[in-house]
Amino acid sequence: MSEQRVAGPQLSRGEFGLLILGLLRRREMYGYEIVAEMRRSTEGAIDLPEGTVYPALRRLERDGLIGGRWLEMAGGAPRRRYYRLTQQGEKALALGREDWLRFKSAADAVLGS
Amino acid sequence: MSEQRVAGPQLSRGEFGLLILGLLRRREMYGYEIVAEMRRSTEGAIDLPEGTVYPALRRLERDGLIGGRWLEMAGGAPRRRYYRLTQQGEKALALGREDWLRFKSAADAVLGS
DNA sequence: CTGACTACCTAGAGTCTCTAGGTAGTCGCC
DNA sequence: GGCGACTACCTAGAGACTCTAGGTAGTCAG
Repeated sequence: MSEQRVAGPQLSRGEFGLLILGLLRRREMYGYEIVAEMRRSTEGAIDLPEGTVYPALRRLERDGLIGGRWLEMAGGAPRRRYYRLTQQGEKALALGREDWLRFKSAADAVLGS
Repeated sequence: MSEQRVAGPQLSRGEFGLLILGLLRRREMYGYEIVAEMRRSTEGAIDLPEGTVYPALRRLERDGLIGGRWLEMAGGAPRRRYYRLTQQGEKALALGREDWLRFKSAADAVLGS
């Protein structure tokens, strides 16, 4: 059983997948909400288009890091697919955070910030 | 005259290009040296393969952010191509650092670190 | 009935990273 | 003499991700 990471060891790709896991760590959310919440909680610094988020959610679900379920909304409002972290997702988030901390200080060292 | 960034506004791609600019901010360096110096100054946290670095150097040079020159070495040692920041490269580095700082606190907020 | 909003989705283009090589020379060692 | 290790450069191609630019379908306000 190998460690399951969201991004490569360098954290260069699939970075946003990790951020999505980070948002989901507190509560179940649906795609459209994730877009808005990412923008809100980063004060606009990270503003992912839907075309980035929906495919990322599918990858995360395919890889077993999140699980989704459909919820029909009352009043004819569009249905939502709510996602939550799986156990594997929580592990991946923990590993991803370690990677992030390592990468962060490495990049700070190189950039001199 | 538009701002020239190394990565997109989200800093997800071309991230390593920015780090290369960061290394070059102090002195001229050649590709093979950049690989070693990146590993050294990040204590192994960022260890880019040559197949990543050489194409990145070509892109940076193509985009006018760095300039290269060949230096023949004495004693039949392999010649080196030394790169240094251009003025545009310095601007791009400054912008990239701002992006990095913004991204860093945004990601920290989302990851709760 | 038009625009704005919620909520989902996809195809395809463009990029970037990495693997897995290759070239060519020097040097130390057995 | 031959072998491996090292310096230094390079590329092709696979794979992965992000984003643009749409599309569907419904509600609601004016």
